[in-house]
Amino acid sequence: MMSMNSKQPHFAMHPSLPEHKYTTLHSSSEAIRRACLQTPQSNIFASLDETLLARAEALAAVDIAVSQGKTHPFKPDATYHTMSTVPCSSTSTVPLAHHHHHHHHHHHQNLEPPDIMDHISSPSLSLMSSAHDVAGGGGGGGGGGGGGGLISTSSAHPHSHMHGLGHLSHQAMSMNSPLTHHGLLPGHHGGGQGGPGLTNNGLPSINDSDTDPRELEAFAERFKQRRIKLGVTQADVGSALANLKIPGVGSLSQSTICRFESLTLSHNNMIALKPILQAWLEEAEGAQREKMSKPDIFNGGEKKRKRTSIAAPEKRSLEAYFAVQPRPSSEKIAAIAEKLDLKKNVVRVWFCNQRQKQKRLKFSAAH
DNA sequence: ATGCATGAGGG
DNA sequence: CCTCATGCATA
Repeated sequence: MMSMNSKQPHFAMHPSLPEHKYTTLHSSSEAIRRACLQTPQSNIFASLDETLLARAEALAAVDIAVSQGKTHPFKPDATYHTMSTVPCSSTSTVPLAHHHHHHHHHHHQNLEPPDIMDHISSPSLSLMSSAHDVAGGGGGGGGGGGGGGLISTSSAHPHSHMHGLGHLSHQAMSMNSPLTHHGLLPGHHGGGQGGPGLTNNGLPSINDSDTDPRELEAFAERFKQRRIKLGVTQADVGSALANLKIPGVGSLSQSTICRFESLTLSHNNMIALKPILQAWLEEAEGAQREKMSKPDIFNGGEKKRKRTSIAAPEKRSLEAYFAVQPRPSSEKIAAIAEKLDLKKNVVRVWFCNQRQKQKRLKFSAAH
C-alpha cells in the first residue's frame, strides 16, 4: 500500500530509486547510506548513449590495461547456454496455488527519462565508484565448505521447483505489514533470545525482536555454530526442513542456508526464514539427544543447466553502465548487449541481479 | 560461497 | 519488464 518512507534524500536528477521496504529505522544512517552508494548523475549535457557506451567501455579497458596490462584479442564470451533453447522437460507446469495477499507498493519500474545516459559525459564516468561485490560474508567456511562440496541434495526435479516456502516470504515482504514493523525495540533481544517466537497458540509471532537486524545477525551466527556442532551441512539443513512438516514449508537449497548464515539475503527474507530455521534447530538438537532417526535422501538427478560466465572485461563494462544507469531501458540493454556481445537476456538478468545485490549491500551498510 | 537463472506475482 | 526469493552450477 502506502509506504512510510519519507527519508531518503535523493537528488533531483536521480532516475529512480526503488526506495521502500526497510524504512524500519535509523535516520542517522542516511549519510552512511549515501556514502556507500555510487554517485551517478552530475553532468547533464553531452550527447548520446553511444558516447556513454563507448566511454564506459573505454574506461573499463583503461582500467584493465592499467591494472594488469592485459588486453583481449577477441571477446571471451564463455557462454554455453544450452538450456535457453531447450528447457528440457516442460512438464514442470508447476500448478502452484499461491494464496497470498501480496500488496506491492512500489511506484515506478520503467521510469525511463528520455535519456539519462545520454546526458552524461565523461566526468561522471570518472567518479564512477564501481561497486565491488564482496558479498562473501560467511566466514563459516567450515560448515559451508562441507556443504558446498557434497551436495547431498534431495531436490530431484529437473525443472519443477518445489518452492516450499517460496511465497510465504512474499507476503511478509512488501514491507509495512501491521505486524512486522521495525525492530530496534526496547525489551530483550540480542544474544539470547528465549522462545522460538511462538505464541501459546503455536503461531509464529512476528514481533519487534524478530525484525531487528542485530538479532537476526546474532541468530544467524548461533545457528551456524550449532548446526556445525550437530555435524550437519547446509544442504542437509535445507532438505531436512521438509521433514518439519510446517505448512507451506518445504526444503531449501544449500545456497539459501548459506546465505542465511552469511546474512546475504534481503532483510525480509531473513525475517521469514528465521522462525523456520529456528524450529529446525530445536528439533534437530532434541532428536540428536536420543536417536538419529531416518535420513531420507534419495535422489534422481538429471538436467544439466549451464551457467553463463561473463568475462571480466564485459563485467567491468556492465558495472560502468550500472553506475550511471542501474535501470537501463530495454533498448539500452539491447545496445549494451550488442556492444559486449552478450545475449540481451543475459544483460537484463545481470542488471536485475546487480540491483538486488546493491539493495542488500545498501541495507547492510545502513545497519 | 557466489554468479547467473527461473518464476511467481504485480503493473 | 520489474522485484524478490530461491536454486543449480561452479569457482
